[in-house]
Amino acid sequence: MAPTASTPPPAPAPSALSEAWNDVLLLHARVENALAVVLQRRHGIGLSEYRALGHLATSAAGELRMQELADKIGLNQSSVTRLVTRLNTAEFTYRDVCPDDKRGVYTVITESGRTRYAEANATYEATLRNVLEEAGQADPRLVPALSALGLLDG
Amino acid sequence: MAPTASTPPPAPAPSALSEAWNDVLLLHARVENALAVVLQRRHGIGLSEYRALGHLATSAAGELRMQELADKIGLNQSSVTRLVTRLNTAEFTYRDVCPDDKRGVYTVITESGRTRYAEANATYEATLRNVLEEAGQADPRLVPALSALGLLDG
DNA sequence: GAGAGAAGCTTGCATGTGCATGTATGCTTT
DNA sequence: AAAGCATACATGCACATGCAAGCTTCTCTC
Repeated sequence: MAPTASTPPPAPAPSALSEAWNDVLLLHARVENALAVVLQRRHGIGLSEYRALGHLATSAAGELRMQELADKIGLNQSSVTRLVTRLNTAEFTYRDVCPDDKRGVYTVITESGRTRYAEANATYEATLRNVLEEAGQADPRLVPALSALGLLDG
Repeated sequence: MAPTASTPPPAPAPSALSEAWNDVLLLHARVENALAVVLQRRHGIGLSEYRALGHLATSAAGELRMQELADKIGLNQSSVTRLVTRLNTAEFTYRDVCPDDKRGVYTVITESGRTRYAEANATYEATLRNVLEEAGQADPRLVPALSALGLLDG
């Protein structure tokens, strides 16, 4: 019989799928938080700023259109507009109109932006490596998946 | 020689580690967005609400303390306070003080909360399965990792 | 070539989140 | 038992993000 009428039985445990995704979520949250903290403290930029600079710096001409950035970062187009506004204010980028399509806007990275990215990049890579390493040690179940993704030092 | 003096050379390509993590980020963004959209449209609740209800519904007594919820969901403690406020407003939960520690606050799930969770759970599981399946097909590189995590249909 | 609709970006608004702080309760030391 | 510190949660504030609407420019059809 049920233990007590006052407490309904707990719902059945979530599926293995849900639990596995939950693990991904917790890993994601931990890693992203660690990266955000260290980038902000040591280089004064946020994660989205860092990633935008990264895509710009490694693109052929040092410039990308709004929608391209949005796709690469996984953000909304409107969010990218504000993000680029912040980067412009910090003099890491500037806007340039597309010559052949006047609706388009190129965001171009400046020398200052390249420098800041290069500095932050070292911190980012090191932190990412460390946090993933720690995560693998804290929860060995993650190791095979992390390896499969190429996320553990090889 | 350099193509043109006006465009500095692009930064070296990011490390394999960074690129791998970027893939995780894009996967995360796509899946979470899909889940959020479908939960909101079909059940009128957000992702965090759904997850909080899930942890509450499957806990032994249908109740958890603030910090416990925060840990399980991966949110800030203050964020959980607002989250629970929303759940209370919707009558999915109510607050109950901890008898032995009057600082503590239990969030208790109601019958209504259990019902809503059960409904949403079916949608959530199905969507998660589909989106991951699609992701694996769109980018076969992910398949080994998804399998290692137990994220692909058995 | 003129009008209709699509594409690309920006802006107004609402919201969820984090950080820092405030408040109440518990614990420990003397 | 009083004081001082720690713990647990709530609140003020700032901000990044998404959605919907608006504006400009391009494109296609007639």
